This record gives sequence, structure tokens and C-alpha cells, in this order.
Amino acid sequence: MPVHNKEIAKILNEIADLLDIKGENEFRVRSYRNAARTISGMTESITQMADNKKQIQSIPGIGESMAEKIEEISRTGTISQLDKLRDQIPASLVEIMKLEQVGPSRTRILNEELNIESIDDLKKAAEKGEIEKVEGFGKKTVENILREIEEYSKKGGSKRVKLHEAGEVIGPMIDYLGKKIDDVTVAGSYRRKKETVGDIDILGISKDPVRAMEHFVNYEEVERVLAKGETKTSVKLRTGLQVDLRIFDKQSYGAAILYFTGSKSHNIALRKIGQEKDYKINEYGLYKGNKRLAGKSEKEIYEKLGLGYIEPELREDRGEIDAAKKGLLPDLITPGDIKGDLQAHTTATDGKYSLEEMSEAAEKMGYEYLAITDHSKKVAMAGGLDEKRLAVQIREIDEMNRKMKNIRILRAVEVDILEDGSLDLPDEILKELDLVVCAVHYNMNLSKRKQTRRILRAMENPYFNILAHPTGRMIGKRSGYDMDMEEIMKEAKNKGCFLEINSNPDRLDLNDQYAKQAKEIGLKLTISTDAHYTGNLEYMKYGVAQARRGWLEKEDVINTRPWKELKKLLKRK
DNA sequence: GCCGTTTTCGGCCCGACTGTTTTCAGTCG
Repeated sequence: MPVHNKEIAKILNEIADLLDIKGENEFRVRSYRNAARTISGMTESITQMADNKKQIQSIPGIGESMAEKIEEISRTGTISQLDKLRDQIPASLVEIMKLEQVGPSRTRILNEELNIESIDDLKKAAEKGEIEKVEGFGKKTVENILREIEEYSKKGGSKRVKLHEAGEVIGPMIDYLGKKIDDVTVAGSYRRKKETVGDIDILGISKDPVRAMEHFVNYEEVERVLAKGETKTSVKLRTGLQVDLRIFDKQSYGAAILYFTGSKSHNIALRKIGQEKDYKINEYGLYKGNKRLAGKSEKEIYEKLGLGYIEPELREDRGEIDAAKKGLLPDLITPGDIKGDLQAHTTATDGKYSLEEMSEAAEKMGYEYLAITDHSKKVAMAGGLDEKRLAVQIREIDEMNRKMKNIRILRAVEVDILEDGSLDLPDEILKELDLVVCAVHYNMNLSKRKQTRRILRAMENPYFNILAHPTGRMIGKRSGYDMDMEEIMKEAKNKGCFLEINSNPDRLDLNDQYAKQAKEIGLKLTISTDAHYTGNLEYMKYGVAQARRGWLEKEDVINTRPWKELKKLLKRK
């Protein structure tokens, strides 16, 4: 069983945490974290490289020693160094360190002075008044720690929220802030359109920062003020979301947006390039000595570094800086490039709106086409269609097409891929359709080999066009089927099939990394909403955002083509 | 532990806020 990149990263991160608590050199600790981040961001499996230590060592930030460790983890699934560290330091201390306000140093001191080994110990010691007697700790710190323990037990530690949920909270807040603050901008992972976001970073311009911050903390959704200064204020909203507001002047605003958009590793990479040119980059600008050479806009800072403007979605240190140096940045797809939606449901199965309502809603979106893809009979829960009912729907769609002036409704289906790889409806009806979307909904727990063969066999059917929500993951809920995605992508390309980016914000499946991998393989994708409500057609923006994070351009996505061209692409040889 | 307009040690991204102490360490992003 090959060891996943994420597992390797997890082990390296744990080593970093333990070394950190031990009080090891912070740069040594950082190198473990850097390696972990790099590995978890890679699409190639590092285990496959493990025979070739040179290849591993050629990865930036991984040297001889780290390569050996990675090799050991790849081979055995673990590493002796970690066992030794766990003998020295209780692993439960890592949990304490993850509490807000408590870092490696305080964790170590508390362990040494009071023999605290768990969050439970910590709570008891705090309540007994033992902690405030320790040098460097005071009443306030103890109060903060107790509150964090309270929050931690409420939420079980996981705090990230999905992008669209964050959007619902942020929208009204931006309107409110805009009343007294200029150019309010949401930065951070929200601007990079990551599928989940942690804290929200908001930036603004104001000549009167004190008044701006006052306005901010008076927002009705603010539950608690965590920190309040003239340039930075942090609050916790009632929803539990932490929001930071930072105020800048015009001259620094581009630098500030760049800095707080991140990602962290992108920024670090930029600053390294800056250093080579003897520049210093911070949130106020790009400096040579004390002289500010740029700062008003992000673009001028990139220019000074010899780079083209890098779109926020690409700023993950996954090769975008190299591409910018060489002038090879992708011309990213935009929502306006989408000509139609290739997955939508109606009341015929589990959709909540009729064929007519869905058609009209798609026409309003300005689409050239909409595929109606109701479920097949296997999905009994949704009232899936058998041949007869699908035949009826085909006639209804033909009828609808005579009525609709500006949009073509495509005859389609979301047919189940059964456990043996056959499709849930016979070819006789599938051949009547404009396109066939195929999906796995049952038997999700097959072994990797079986699941992969199931999909590959399904693609042998000449009517198979698109694999919907290919991994089956649900963000924050389930991780998806075990399957060899690379093999499936390569075979899909060979066979003239396509994979979907499902735009539902709970799915976003394929994710950004798989989308990028597909592009590298040369496989084209679709971006579809899987709409069950007319309003869901708006999810397209999330799918496009994910595609942009995967470096996709207009030509990488087939539903950017007019129907005439798309039709040809859907014809399998 | 990594890296080097590299040659083997000395840097390693940078700043704000808090709390505790009185000049700074810890934490965070």
C-alpha cells in the first residue's frame, strides 16, 4: 500500500511540532514544515519517487537528510525519529500547542513547571490558579487560555468554513464597513478562492484609523474583540468566524493586498526573489534601503521583481512564480467563458424545479445550452428514471426546444455506474441522448483496484461522455472513493471522455490539484453545477474558481465551446 | 534542516498586538 503524500506531510508536521515544543532551532523546525507543505502540494506521488533519492532531493527545500527521512516513511509508513521524539515528549502536548494563544514555548514551560500533559491538565491548573504563578504568565493570559479551551471543546478544533458560507457572512459586513472605510477588500484565502477559509482578512484605506476600527468593532455581528490597534484589529463574530481588519494608506495599499492575500508560501518565495535583488518587501511596499520603490498596486511590485501579474488563485507556490518569470502564466478561464451548464436536475427526479423553470433560469444566465441530467433508476431514493420515463423526458425536452428561443436544452442523463462497471441504462436509450453523464453513487468503499477498474470499464461504453463528481468527496465530510486518478485521467483522454469539475460548493470535485493534473495530462474537463434548484445554477462561479486554481484556460474546458463544436467533441469514435 | 553570482558556515520573511515587565518574548498571520 503506497504511502500518500498527505501522510508523509502529516508525519513531518508532527516531527516539526514535537521539535518545536522541545525548543529546537526554529529554522530546523521550519524546514520540516516547508518540506511537509511542499509534499502535500504535489500531485506526483512521492512514494513512487522513493527509489530515486536524487529526484526527491531535487525538490526545493528538501535536502539530503530530509530525502532520507522521506524514503524511510515511504518504505515503512513511519519513521524511527518520530517514535524517539514521542518517547521524549508526550504527543498530547501537540494538542495544547494548537490552542490559540498557546504556542510551543508556553507549552514547554507549562509542561516543565507544572507537568501539564493534556488540555484537561491545563484546564485544572488554570482553574486552581497554578498557572498565573508561573513566570511570564499572568491573570489575563490564564483567562485567555481558559476561553480558548472552552471554544476548542465546543468546536472540536476544526474551524475552517466553506467558501460560500464565508461569502454569506462577509457580503453584508463589507457593505457595513464600506460606509466609513474606503476601498474595502477581502484578502486571504477568500480572495484566492480556496474551497475552505479560516480567518477572514479585510483591508481598507482610511485617514482616520481610530474611527475606522471603532466602526468595525461596533458591527452588530461582533461577539468579542480579540485585539484592537490603529493598524490591526481582530474580532470574533457570532458565527465563530475570526475577522481581521487592517487599515493602510493609499501608497501602501497594493503591497498590503499582496501581502495579506498570500499564500504564505507565495509571499515567502516573492521575498526571496526580492532579497536576490536587494529589495525588502513587507506589507507597506517594496523597498531598496529606506526608499519605497513600489507599493500602490500589486502589479508594480510584481513588475519590480521581474514577474508578470499573478492571479490570486494561482498564488500557492505551485510553480506560478517560475511561470511568471518565463512569461508562461496561464490565461485563466473566467465565468464569462462558460457557454452552458452540463449537469442539472428537474422534478422528474430529485430536482426541485420543473424542466421549464430550469430551462428559463438557464436562459436568463445567458447560456447557449443546458443539459438535463436526471438520475437513472438505481438511485431509487431520488426516483431515478428507467428507459420508459427517460424516453418521456426526451420527448418533453424536444417539445421544450420548440418553445425556447435562445437556449438549447440537451437530452442527457446522469446514469449510475454499477459495481461491475456497466451502466444503469441500456445503450438503446443512451444513444438517443446528446450526452451521457456517468457517476458513482453506490458501493463507494470498493478497494482501489476494484474502484479503478469499475470506472475504466464504464468508459468502455461508447456512450460514456463525462464522469461526474469523479472522486465523490464531500468537503469536510468524506474523502472520496479510493481510486487511481492518474490512470483514469489518462484512459479518459485516450477514449475521448471528459471529467467534471462539479461546482457544488460542498463538492468542488475535481479539486484544484486534480484539475491541474488533468491539464498536464492533456485531458479536457467540464464545469457543471449539478443544480437541483434554479438558484444553484449560480454555483458555476465556484467551479470556475476551482478551475482557475487548477490553472485551467478557456480551451481546457469543453463547455466554453458553442454547441456546434461541443457536439463534435461528444461524438466518441 | 536547507542553501549557496557557494565552497562550508551563517543566514534563514517580516511586522503588529498583547501581556508582562520596564525592554521584550510569545504568538499570530
